[in-house]
Amino acid sequence: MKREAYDPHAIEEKWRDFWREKGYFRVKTASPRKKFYYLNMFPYPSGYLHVGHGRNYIIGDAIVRFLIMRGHDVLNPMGWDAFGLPAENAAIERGTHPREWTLANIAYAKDQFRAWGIEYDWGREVTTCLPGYYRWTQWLFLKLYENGLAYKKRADVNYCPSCQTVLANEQVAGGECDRCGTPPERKTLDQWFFRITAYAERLLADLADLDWPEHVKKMQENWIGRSEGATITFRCDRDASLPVFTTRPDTLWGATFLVLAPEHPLVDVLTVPERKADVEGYRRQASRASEIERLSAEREKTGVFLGSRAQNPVTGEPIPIWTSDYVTPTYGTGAIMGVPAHDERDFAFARRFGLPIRVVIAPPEEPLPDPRTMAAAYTGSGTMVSSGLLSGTPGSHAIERTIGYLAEQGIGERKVVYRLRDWLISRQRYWGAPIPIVYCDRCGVVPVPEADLPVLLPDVPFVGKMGLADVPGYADTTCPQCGGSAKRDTDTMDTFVDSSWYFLRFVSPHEETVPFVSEDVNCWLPVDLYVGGVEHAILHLLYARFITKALHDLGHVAPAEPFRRLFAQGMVCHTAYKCQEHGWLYPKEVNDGLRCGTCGQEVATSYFSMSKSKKNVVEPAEIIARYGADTERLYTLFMGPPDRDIEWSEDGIRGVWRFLNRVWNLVSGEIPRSALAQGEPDPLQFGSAERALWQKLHATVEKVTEELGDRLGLNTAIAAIMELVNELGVYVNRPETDPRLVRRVVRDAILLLSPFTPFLAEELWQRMGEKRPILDTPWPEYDPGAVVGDEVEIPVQINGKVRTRLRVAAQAAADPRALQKAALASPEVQERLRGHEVQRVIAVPGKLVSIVVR
RNA sequence: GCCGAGGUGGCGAAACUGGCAGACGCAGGGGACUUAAAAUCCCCAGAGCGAACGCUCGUGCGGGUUCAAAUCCCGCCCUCGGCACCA
Repeated sequence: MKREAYDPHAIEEKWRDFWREKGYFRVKTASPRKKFYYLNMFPYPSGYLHVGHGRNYIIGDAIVRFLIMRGHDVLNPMGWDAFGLPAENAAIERGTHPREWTLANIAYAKDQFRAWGIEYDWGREVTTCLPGYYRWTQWLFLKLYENGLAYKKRADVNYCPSCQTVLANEQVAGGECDRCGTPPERKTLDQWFFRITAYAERLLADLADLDWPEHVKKMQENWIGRSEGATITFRCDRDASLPVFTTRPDTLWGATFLVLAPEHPLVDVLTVPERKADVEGYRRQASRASEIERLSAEREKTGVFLGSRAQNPVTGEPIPIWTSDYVTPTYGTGAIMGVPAHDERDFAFARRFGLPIRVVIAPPEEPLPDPRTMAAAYTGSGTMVSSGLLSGTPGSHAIERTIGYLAEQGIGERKVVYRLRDWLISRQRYWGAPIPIVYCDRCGVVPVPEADLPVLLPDVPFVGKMGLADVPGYADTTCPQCGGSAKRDTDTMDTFVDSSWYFLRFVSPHEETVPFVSEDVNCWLPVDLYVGGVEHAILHLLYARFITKALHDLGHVAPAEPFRRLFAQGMVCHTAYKCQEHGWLYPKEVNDGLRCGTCGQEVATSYFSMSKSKKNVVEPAEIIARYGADTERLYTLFMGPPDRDIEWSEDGIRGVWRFLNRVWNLVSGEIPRSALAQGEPDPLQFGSAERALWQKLHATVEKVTEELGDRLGLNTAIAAIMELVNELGVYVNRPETDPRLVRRVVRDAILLLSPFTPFLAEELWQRMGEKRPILDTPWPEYDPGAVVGDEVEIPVQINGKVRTRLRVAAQAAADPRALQKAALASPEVQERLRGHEVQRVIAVPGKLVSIVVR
């Protein structure tokens, strides 16, 4: 009989709309009993999604299909992070409007999801650039403003000259704009900030209870950067007093100078007239220096003496006050005490300018190091010396005792400082949510009343790099308080504000009077599993946590954390080619995989995560055309653990294609036979082959259930299914088979496969004669007793080496004494033991026997 | 410099709690089918020695604990990621 070949295209087209029409992915109840909020980080709609993007959503779709079959009420929404610079840049390039470009991309991406067989509760779709969404982003701004968590201040900020906008601290990576790589300039501007620093301690402390990857937690920890120490106040000339922050108050006796950041407000006060010219010159120079130059630790220290002095509060000694750009204006108090003997940077500064170096911490019973030749001694475990009353205090108590002493004397106090800065959210660009603030000459800063939201983004032709300040008439308005003429704020909000609360909107996306219904949020949140790229470890995930905490404090949501479990999936990498002369090349522009098609030069080959700029993306449409969506899905999940980066390979995908063909042929071949089978298999009638297959079935169900439900080792889940299919393939070729067993194994194998390859599974399921679609069918159960089987293989080690294996009844294997007896009685073991004295026997139930002999 | 993740066959990887290292797959070799090729099916496959039953070595390197170590401890090396003149 000629068998129908596996034809993914016909099958996939047949089922594509079926799941949506049946509504399997819609939330069916207002009061879920077994709720599961599954969330993928929503995409930025920038052109098409490539197979690397696909990985994120394929992982999610597999998990969600599994959860549905397990009877969970799953909230599984999708939306679009649709404001921001990339859309503007693309619109400029194409001479279109960011909105047109964005909406077209969204439509295309939705088709891609459909082609992949990835389904969502599309009735909850959220698009951040539409007024129905961003009015509530504006509402969020107003709530923060009302409660002192949004404020405007004149500050030195990072300004990207290429993007023509300011950037948040988090968006300057390694001294470069993280969008375009241009080093930002420092500008002093009036800008809006969110007071995330008020949450520094809680953002840090609450990490402990989150089920997140350790490295992501550490990244946030580093970013928040908590330091414990003390502020110490120095009395200075001209009646000034100057607080400094230090983590090493115990070294105060060794402080021989003070340094202020050039931007410090007291620099003017403390500069004597005859030093004024020098100091002014230095400050100008420092303000011009780029962030990169200033941050470079290798650069030689620079600075100037202000001319005035302070008094060391414990030694009474007058010490000089300097300014230097190695002191950061926004950290601590923007001023430090210089302790050259015990701080590397202060040491370098002291050497450069000939300032005294005084050792005040030393190892007990050893001569003090020579201050002229030492490099700063970092002796946290030394003993305090030359420190007045506290001399002799051991290092272990030095900081504590010094802080106590300083507090007593009224000189200083304990202090915790954070590296985290407030979040700068103003952007001087068009494509964002307008800041809902009005400036009135009479009333000052006036928030737009909630009832007047949204402040609409003006619908004007997009003419390239522009902000709302460039839109004629936009700023002109009337004051909501006095009705007089007033001006609107012409900045828009950082797109990370849009994405800092979207997971709340998904719960009640259509509400027109509130951003979300609190009871519903409290019912669905926190997100049970949040899956996305690790590139958001700091920015998005920190902002979203902050906003959730703020809304919690303001009484809008009950949970204080948005994402209970986070899973950071790895990137998909692919070969990229670069010609010295012609830059990045598409694979088809490279001859024989090594020469540039244009100039013939040898090209550099390397692996990078897929990106359009490196011309190494693989389009799902190509893969689906060749193999179908199921093959792409299965390959994406099979090629490695989901949290690790993987290399896309054309060869690898063929292996998966072969496997699906085997499944198709095997199942199709068994359909006529198994159709005759009535009822469930009866283990009492099994022979040994049946028992082995039965055990394999149960072990596989257990394994796949565990991986999909908890461990997320989807690659090994698939490997387990392959093993089961392989064993089934061997079994069905036996002369005698149990049709009821075959039917059961085929049935369960299809169900196990269905989260990974939903099209093929649904089709085979129907051909098996099953009437209920898969998503209405419960996930297969396994019997823990059957997983063990009735006979196990037990390796026997002699002096640590495996010498033989025994087949032992499961019952005997579970009992250490019986197991030991069986091992010692075995002829192979007896043979090995001849002439040796048995010293010890260790029998591990169900695992192995280890015999030690002499 | 500080913090984190990782290093296992030719390749992607597996080994979950210290218990048979290399499951599953790719690439490779051999065979069957075929006029031939593709596809498919069967067999082999960590390295070394051996005709063979087998034996020895083997999870980045060096030590250690243990009957037993990829897994635990100590000391290093390398790769990737985060932070970094943050006092």
